[in-house]
Amino acid sequence: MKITNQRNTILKFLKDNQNHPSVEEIFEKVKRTLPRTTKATVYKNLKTLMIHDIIKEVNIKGVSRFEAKIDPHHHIICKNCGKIIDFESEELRNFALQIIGKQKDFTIDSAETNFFGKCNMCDDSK
Amino acid sequence: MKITNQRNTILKFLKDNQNHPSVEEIFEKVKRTLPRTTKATVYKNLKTLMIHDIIKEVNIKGVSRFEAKIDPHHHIICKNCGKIIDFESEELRNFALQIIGKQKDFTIDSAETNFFGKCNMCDDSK
DNA sequence: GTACGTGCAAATGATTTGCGTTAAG
DNA sequence: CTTAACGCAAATCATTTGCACGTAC
Repeated sequence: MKITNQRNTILKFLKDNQNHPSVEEIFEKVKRTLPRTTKATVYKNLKTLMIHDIIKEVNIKGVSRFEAKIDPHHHIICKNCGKIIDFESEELRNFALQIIGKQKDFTIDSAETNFFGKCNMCDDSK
Repeated sequence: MKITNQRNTILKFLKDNQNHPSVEEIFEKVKRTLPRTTKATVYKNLKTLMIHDIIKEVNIKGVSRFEAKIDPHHHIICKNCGKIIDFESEELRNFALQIIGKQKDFTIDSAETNFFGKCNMCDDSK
């Protein structure tokens, strides 16, 4: 895999942002430094980076969002606005894997928990 | 919300199938009994049923799939073919909610774990 | 120098919308 | 009767593709 400016910019952006940006947001960011960049290039790069297991896609409320692949972690998702933040807990992951144990139809190698609720911005009671 | 043949067929299909069918699969099923049905109708119904919290959408490898909303549960997903099966564990859910505790930026009300691996069909080592 | 990446435009595929007609309550 | 749902075609939106040209290595 070659290291190009476009590719580097995308990856750096994802590493600096725990925001799980959408394709649109990534595209806007890259264009700021490399104005001739097109969405097709962004899509191609995201795909390549995913194939090489460097980034990961998460789908929130029908929108594709991306994160630089760091240690396994969980997500807290706002059911209203789609905001998503990371939550680390190896303990939870181990508990999940232990509780599921051996499955006759599946060989399981990872577990991730999604927490759903409302962020403070969307929570009317606050 | 009116009860129509199309709507009923979709809902019954989802209740009878733990397969998490895609829009295409649901459409094919409905057409068998009600041949004039179009995809637009299927989409409209899926949206309506979701708004009324009767069904739920899950996105697997970029494909929208649907399930009749039953008790909260977890998913086991094949990273290769996208096959998905349900896994019940109130214990896991409670553990997750307990471990996350109070969050300053979020009011959390549910937790669901996704397990990833390979199903027997896709697992070469079997 | 060669293969991979980029930029562009066109193609595809999924989902939505508008609107006249039909059917549920 | 009245309003929501249906069926159809057209529109929109996200994502992919093909290809000529550029650039990393």
